[in-house]
Amino acid sequence: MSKRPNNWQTKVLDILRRVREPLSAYDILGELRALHPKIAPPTVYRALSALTERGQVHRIESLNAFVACQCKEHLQASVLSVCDTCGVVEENLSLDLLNVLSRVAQSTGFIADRQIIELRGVCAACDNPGSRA
Amino acid sequence: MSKRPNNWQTKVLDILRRVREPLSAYDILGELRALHPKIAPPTVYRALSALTERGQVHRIESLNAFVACQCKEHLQASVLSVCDTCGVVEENLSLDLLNVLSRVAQSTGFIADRQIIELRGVCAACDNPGSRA
DNA sequence: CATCTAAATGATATGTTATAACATATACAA
DNA sequence: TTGTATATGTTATAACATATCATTTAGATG
Repeated sequence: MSKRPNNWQTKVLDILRRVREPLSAYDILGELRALHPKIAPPTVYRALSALTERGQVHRIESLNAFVACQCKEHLQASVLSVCDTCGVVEENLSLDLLNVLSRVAQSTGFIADRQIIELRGVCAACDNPGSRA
Repeated sequence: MSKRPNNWQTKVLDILRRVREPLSAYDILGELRALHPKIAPPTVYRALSALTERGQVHRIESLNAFVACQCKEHLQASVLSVCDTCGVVEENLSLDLLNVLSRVAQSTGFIADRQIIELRGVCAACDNPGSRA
């Protein structure tokens, strides 16, 4: 019964997949306007919210921006590491982390619907420019 | 040599401490305007950014809002649990969590300046209304 | 086929959050 | 006094997000 992505969702996801950098909704709007000059913000936000609900896109809260999910499965909350030097986002899954986090929640009786875990800093490539190429 | 909070910072912090609910910058602006009708957004944002740098106020990224730090010391990243029913925010420290998180980061060579850990859901009180009155 | 309905999309307007840019004031030191 | 650093004031605008209502589209069902 799960609905298939419609047209706009597909286009938005394609755009996000072309980059590893997070794009704002208005960045995406700009891209789409190259071919569809009359598209308006709600269209983009609708597509983004369907995609994020399905886990195919993640919203980076600390950036008000979006990235395509980099995992095969979209089952779990992930750690999104944002490099403030180059802008690249890396996604990591950690069961350990989720376990600890759910213990913290449980100990206070909090029922979590959603976990937001973001790291801001400098990625390995930017920290160590000479290392490989 | 650490600087003392100035006037605006003090007022903003006082406002945030009066509630456990997160306030947006414009909520705070509204409060301040009761006494200082001419105050403008940058003043509030400046105060907030000084307070957040010092760890006395936390920004809740998933809400674009701010809460006063509930801890005595402002040394570590914390888990901010936001109840989407009543709006109350609870702050928890977990060394375990930070350890796991820094292991995740290390394993990818990422150098984190800042950790954002937020839970959205339902707090114990809202989940269990009859429990105490 | 006709037409009903639900979902998606279009379109307009507006609400909300945040900062750029530049001017002025204040405090303290040389 | 003059310099210089920091805080604050002021205006304007940028950037992010959604409410609302109209229209279209695709399937379901008579």
